[in-house]
Amino acid sequence: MARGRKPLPPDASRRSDLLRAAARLFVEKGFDATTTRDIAEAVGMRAGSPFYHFRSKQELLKAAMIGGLEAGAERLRAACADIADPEARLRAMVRAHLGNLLENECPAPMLLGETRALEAADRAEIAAAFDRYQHPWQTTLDALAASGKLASSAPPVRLLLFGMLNWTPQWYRSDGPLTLDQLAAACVELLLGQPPDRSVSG
Amino acid sequence: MARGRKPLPPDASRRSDLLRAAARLFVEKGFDATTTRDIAEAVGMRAGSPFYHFRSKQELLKAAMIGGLEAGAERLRAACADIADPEARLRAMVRAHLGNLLENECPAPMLLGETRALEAADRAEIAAAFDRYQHPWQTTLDALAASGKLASSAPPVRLLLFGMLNWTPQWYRSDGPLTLDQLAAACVELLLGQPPDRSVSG
DNA sequence: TAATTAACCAATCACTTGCTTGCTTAATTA
DNA sequence: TAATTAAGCAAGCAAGTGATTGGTTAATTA
Repeated sequence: MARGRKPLPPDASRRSDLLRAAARLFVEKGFDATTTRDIAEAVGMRAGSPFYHFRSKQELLKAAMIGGLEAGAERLRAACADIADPEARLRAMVRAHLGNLLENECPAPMLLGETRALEAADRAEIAAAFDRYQHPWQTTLDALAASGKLASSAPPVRLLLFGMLNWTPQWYRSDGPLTLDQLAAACVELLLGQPPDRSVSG
Repeated sequence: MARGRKPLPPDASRRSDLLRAAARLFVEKGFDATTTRDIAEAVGMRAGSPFYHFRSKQELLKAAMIGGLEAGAERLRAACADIADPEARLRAMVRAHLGNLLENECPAPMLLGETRALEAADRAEIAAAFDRYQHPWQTTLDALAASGKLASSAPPVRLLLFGMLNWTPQWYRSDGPLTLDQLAAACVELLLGQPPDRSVSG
């Protein structure tokens, strides 16, 4: 009952070390191709020790996904909290989401593809966390549609947008010709139509 | 030298049976989670027999990917070969690509994510096959940009479009409220701006 | 008919996997 | 100081893994 006074007793830091290492490896090599030995080695433990902190490999995946999604959702909220204009707001959200995907060491959204490694009950929890992540997007898209900047904000639009963004890790290289800000701008431009000062000729 | 007269000697049909089953299972459960025993069982063979037709599990994946990509590229060419108008052409290509992804029993593009299971040399071959698949897209996008219907056809545009489409298997259900034709239309509308008869009010 | 080959099976090998068990050490608490 | 607990290590198990081997069968060819 009266447990857990201290916010981060030294043990919890090792636990989150494991989570970070696992998330990184799962993204790099995939869930199945990552062994619990890999994860242990990545944090300087022996093969069996992670099982002191987590009951199973699946539990590690689940915790990494939910934790990463919540952290990402928090960054997303912070990035667009006080932006009223829907277009600027969308730009900020796209940029924040790309950041979550591409410049974070634990890109949780990329783990979504590994959900099939989990059981139905766990999948439901993941789905709930992902819904919380998606919610602010629909709000913003609705606002854009209402102001006429977007033709429609029906569900497929949000899903297509997510696809556009979530696929970027397949091809984007941070040492390439495109900064994340430029990429975010390109996305929004593609969605909303013309670039800043161009009018359709025809 | 003078081998292979007959187009499909009875043996080759078993080989392609294996390819089809492997592709389906790889997409369903992932490369690592699919055992060679699963594949053998799916075509009614015993555990060791697939290795008579393929040297390794990796070779099965590689052959399935390249074969699937070539077949998909062919369908793509057939779908848009004689369409001159760039917008109609894009719509046809999007529809064909969605077909390749969502209504084909061997959705090769979905296997692209499993490329990391292959060695560098094999990956290069896959990349070449994928380039052949991508080429007609860039041509069409350039035509759309030239006619002013698209703000830009720079490389990120093609990649973002592919993301939009390639992510659909994550959420699209063929028994859902959206037909593939409607989805294709929604994609094109999102890319090119207004729906058929709507003018921006503002 | 005899020789050859394609296609497959049965058995098994060498290895890896997730996970468990029993023990040790260091810190915390009484 | 004594008792307890958190944290981890060393070793290994049982189940599975991709792949190999040697043989069998039916069809094809000479």
